[in-house]
Amino acid sequence: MLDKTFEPAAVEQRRYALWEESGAFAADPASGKPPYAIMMPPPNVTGSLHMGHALTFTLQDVLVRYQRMRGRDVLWQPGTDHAGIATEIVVTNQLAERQIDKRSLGRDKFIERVWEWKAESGGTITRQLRRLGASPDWARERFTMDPGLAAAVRRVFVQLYREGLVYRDQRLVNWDPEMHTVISDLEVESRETKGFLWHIRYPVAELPGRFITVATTRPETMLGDTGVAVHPGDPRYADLVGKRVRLPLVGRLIPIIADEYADPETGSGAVKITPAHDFNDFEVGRRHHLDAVNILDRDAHIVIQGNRELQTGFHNLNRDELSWIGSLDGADRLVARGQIIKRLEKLGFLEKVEEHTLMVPHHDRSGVIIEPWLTDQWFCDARVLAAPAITAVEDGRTSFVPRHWENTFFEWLRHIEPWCISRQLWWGHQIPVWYGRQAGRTGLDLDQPQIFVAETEEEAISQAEIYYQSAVRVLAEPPIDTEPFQEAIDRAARGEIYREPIWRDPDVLDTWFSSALWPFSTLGWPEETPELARYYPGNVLVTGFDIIFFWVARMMMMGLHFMGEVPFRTVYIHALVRDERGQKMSKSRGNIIDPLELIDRYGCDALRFTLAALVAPGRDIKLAPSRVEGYRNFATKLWNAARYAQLNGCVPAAGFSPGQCRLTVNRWIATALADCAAAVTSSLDAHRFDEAAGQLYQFVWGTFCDWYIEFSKPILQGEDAAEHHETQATTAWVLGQLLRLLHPIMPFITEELWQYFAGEDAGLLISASWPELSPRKENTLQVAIMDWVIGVISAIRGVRAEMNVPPSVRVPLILKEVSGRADFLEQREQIERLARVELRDDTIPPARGIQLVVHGDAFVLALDGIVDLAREKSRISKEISRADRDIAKFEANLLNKQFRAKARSEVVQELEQRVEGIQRHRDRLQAAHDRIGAGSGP
RNA sequence: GGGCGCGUAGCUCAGCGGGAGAGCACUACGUUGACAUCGUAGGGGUCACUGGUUCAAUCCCAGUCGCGCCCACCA
Repeated sequence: MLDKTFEPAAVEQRRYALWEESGAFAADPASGKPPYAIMMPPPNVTGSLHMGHALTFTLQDVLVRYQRMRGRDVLWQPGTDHAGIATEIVVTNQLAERQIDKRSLGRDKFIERVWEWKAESGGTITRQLRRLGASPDWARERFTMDPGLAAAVRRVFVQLYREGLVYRDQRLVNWDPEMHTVISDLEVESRETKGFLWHIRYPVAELPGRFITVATTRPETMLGDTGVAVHPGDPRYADLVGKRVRLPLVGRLIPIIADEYADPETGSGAVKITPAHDFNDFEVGRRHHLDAVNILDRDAHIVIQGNRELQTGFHNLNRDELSWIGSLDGADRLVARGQIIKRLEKLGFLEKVEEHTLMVPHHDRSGVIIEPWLTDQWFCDARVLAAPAITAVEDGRTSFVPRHWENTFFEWLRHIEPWCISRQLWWGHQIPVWYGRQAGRTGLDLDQPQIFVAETEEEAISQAEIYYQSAVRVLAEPPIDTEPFQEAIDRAARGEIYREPIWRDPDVLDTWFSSALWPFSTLGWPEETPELARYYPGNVLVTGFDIIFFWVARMMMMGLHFMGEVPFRTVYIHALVRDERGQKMSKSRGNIIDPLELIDRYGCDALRFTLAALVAPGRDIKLAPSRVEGYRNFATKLWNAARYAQLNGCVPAAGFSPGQCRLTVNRWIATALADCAAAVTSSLDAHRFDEAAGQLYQFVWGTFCDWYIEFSKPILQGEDAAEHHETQATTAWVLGQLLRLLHPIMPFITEELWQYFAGEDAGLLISASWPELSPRKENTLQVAIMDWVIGVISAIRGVRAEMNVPPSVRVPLILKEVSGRADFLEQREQIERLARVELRDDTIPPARGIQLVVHGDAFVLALDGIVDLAREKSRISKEISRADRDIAKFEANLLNKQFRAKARSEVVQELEQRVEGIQRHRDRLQAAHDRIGAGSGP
């Protein structure tokens, strides 16, 4: 017997365990069923479940459960991501809380700590996924740092290097001066900041007394200026091009150049060029062969001492100037900024200061202000890899849902910049590159070392041994202090040792480098496994738009390059989950809704149904907890409907088919269910989760509970045994079908109820088959009758309420006229019961009550004095005659031979369609008119 | 500066060329043997604005205003 109320917590735990034990989640490559694969976007291994996860994994689970029921061999590939920077920050902060400094701890010890933290917290997210009801193939769970996946990463790196698509380059990069690492363009977040625009006068060296004014928001970068640019067509400065400026404070003479980059409209029209600390200036510098003077160290502190490039103008400085600039050495760039401004002002070089809001680049994870900095890094030639990815989406091998995201995808890929893939971190895939001294050089050149790229250390050693024609040893650390290294070389030269030292690149790869391989690395690549052959490419990727660039684009690039085929056919992009008021959820706003709390409060099914119902394409979800409560009530409703069925002995009958039913209500509900099933199926096929949820909600509550159950009551309590049995069986059958249709969205409650309504289809619901019901055309009469009955009952209820007739009063319903469709009145008892009326025909005089006039399949209710139908009727008449005029006009056109001869066929076709449209409209009007016509005389 | 999306009931949102809808909230009535986490009925909208296309526009097109997001840039 079912409990009086549904208790989600107990049911969820019990049911999930049963599913997992049953093996229902497992993919079965040998099954012979058509495969269906979804790669789970791997959550951060040390993370915990948030609303975004709840949404994305619910949708994936809906698809996966649906496809399993449709007989596919489903692989939902689970796993977690090592999330390099995010995890490194977490562990570093944990250590800091215990007064342990990451750097003094050392690399090996630190990595050990991260693994410990992973062991400790790594199960959290997967446990929480289980609470959400997610059903991936847990036996195949992967982690991006598993040995197999690490090997795939090295293989990809080495191959791309050999193809010239991965290379080392000196470029300006985004540098985080606190974490001491480079980050990619995508990890930079511009934040609006209030600042100042300082206008500085630079004296022209050749023309004493003449100045050129430049403006800057970062005045400290002037130490690295190596030019001033003006627009070639700017008449104000035409005579200055080719002259030089004597850089204040620094003494360096730098050229005034003409470059289109300088915008005459902006500021003074002259712009200082700092190639080592600004991305645009870097390009300008390259075009004009300007030096790049680096003024910052890795802490973003000013470097004066020993900075040869910077000191090139120092011979122009007097002692006072020299000592002042020397005092800047080691200052943080923001501190130096203030000092430089003060100094410029004092010396009269500061023309003016304006308040100015500007976008300042920050590291999206650490929040630190990013400095453009010149270093050697590893890059991936994304431009080459992007081309096939663009083509694949253009020709539809992969398509996005909703479609418009393809524009975003194209836009980014078409303007893609080299992808900086090295990171100065410890947690991640260490780059498989070893360095050594260049042959023929006696000393060490750290800037231009010999490079050995190999998948393993043994391979790297053997490459190096061939190169040096000597034994090689691997240093534990890169030679930061060059002396021991030099000594080793000297000793080798003296013949005392016979080993060339090499050392491994200490950097790790961008986390997204390994994520990009996820669709094939998890399936065993580079081995040619059966799984790889079967489940690549996957059917659909479900993810948020925020990682189209980070992840989707890169999977496309890598998948096409290494597998020769797209990684997935469809990319389903869903929006963000925001709070009730549309604000992004964040800790600082304090508006985070915890999905687990909602599950505790309302049950997992309610949360899942809510998310599915709200995920309208192309729109963010604003999640109001009241909505979850509403769908919790829906679960309760379903539960109570099932209880009703059970209390009335509705059990599945062997061999039952709704086609055998004799009662109109039973045939009607079977047809309505079939229509619902067809609609839900096509919605899910189109990834319209909101429609599927809406159709089910409407059917369960609005059709099955509100009407069918009410209709069934007198039958189930009646005397006729055959009708009784038929209705019991139908009720159980409908519930059985409904549970299947609801299962992908509400797996727990449906599984719990399934045991009572499974019929011959015993076993777990998760393994049951999807209802394949074609909408029945043959029950049109039954459907028409019941629609009519429902309409009559609703209308009577409306009149009663309007007239304030108490529910307890049985009102006489006077049958005024019945023409055409007496068969509709077979349901007269249902009408009497549900509308609380007593049906009498007009031979019994002269009762006052509600009059029911039946005319064809239309009806009308009339009550003395309350319905003024005449006016409505004439309004509709006018509209009908207007439609008639239109139709006549178009049809005349169509019949006109000359018109046909002149107009092209599509014009004719369009006109015909138009006529058809108006005709339909007219028919509707006519029906309404007839309804009124039948009852015009109350 | 480039691009995308959105303005429909008090709130959250569907709909998208011919009837303006759902859930929540609100009002009235109601405990009839599944369900008060409920039932029945009801109020509430110039579908942002202005033009255009059309026999017909909330829906298509153009523009305006407002909101949000992404990319680039701001010397």
